[in-house]
Amino acid sequence: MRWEDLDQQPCSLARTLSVIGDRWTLMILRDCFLGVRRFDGFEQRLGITRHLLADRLKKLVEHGVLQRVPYQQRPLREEYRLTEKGLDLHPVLLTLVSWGDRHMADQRGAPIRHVHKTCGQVMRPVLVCSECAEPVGARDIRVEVGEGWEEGSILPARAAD
Amino acid sequence: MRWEDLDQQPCSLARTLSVIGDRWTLMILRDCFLGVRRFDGFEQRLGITRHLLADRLKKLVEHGVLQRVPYQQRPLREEYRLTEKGLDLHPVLLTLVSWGDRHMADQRGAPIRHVHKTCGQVMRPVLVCSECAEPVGARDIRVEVGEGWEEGSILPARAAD
DNA sequence: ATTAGTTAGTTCCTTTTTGAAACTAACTGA
DNA sequence: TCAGTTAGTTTCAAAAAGGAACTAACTAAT
Repeated sequence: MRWEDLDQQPCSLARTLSVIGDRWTLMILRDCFLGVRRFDGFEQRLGITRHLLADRLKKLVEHGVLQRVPYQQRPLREEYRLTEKGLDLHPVLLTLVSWGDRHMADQRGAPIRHVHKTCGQVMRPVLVCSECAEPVGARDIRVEVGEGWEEGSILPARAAD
Repeated sequence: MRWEDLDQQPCSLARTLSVIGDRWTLMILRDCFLGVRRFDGFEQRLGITRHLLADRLKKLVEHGVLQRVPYQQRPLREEYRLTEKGLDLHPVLLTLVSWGDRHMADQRGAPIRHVHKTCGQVMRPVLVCSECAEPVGARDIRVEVGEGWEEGSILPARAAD
């Protein structure tokens, strides 16, 4: 099965990955959140080839995660900025980084700290339930079929656990 | 730059992606969280080639995200189970799915619902600050250099914002 | 005792995607 | 006019993915 087919599945993970499920794409987005906006900004910081960078930026624009905004005329130059859809990826990046801080850091600890501007503290992200505000762990959640599910499609594997 | 070099960077995102920054890997992990444990379980549900599946499972075991547990002798058969390190990836999957539900769902809505066993409600994940418990958005966070940062390395792009 | 079925892979070969480096276009500023 | 900047595209070899068949080590049925 190819990726073009997989993102047709009624699965929000597959659909999300069809947009950002690529290492370079996520590294580009990391830099977007750090304020990088220009083609050669990304190139220099990431060491990605221009070829792939152009391709990934194009796809992110096509998917509405980034938008091109002119910052000068003559010659026309455009920079890449996160859209609202793109800004909504922040929790994804934050949880990925948080996992890396916990499980992949060397003895020196996390390379980067996140400071919550509102309370001024160094924070890590905690996932809570939108309804009861309690922290949720892997074992606290049961999966159910929703409206967008298609009869005969693959998910989920077990009815309950 | 190649991936082998990139994951040497003092960046928790790059390090995390060196383990799970692959579409198939994340789809495999989705199935792990849904209770799939055996080679051909993954194969049938994902439509991945056996070749890649074997490779990705091996890497996940090497990185300690999955472990092989024998479920029968003669012939020896082993299944793949999430370790604690693997279970800690649940927030990552949950935020990815949540973004897909919001931005990639078709008119019918989300294919899958998550029920919080503790409170019994259909929930979506909300990311809050570990210190003050307030929800955090992309614009509420400032990045600072931490202990594991290396002088001369690339991140972060801007001192403050 | 064969024969078919199960499970978990590996091998082989073709197609696609990357990576590295050079080249292009449309300017500016000295 | 000549070097520099910015944002790409082109070219081509090398690596990775996709597809299908093959292997190994059994069990269960005929």
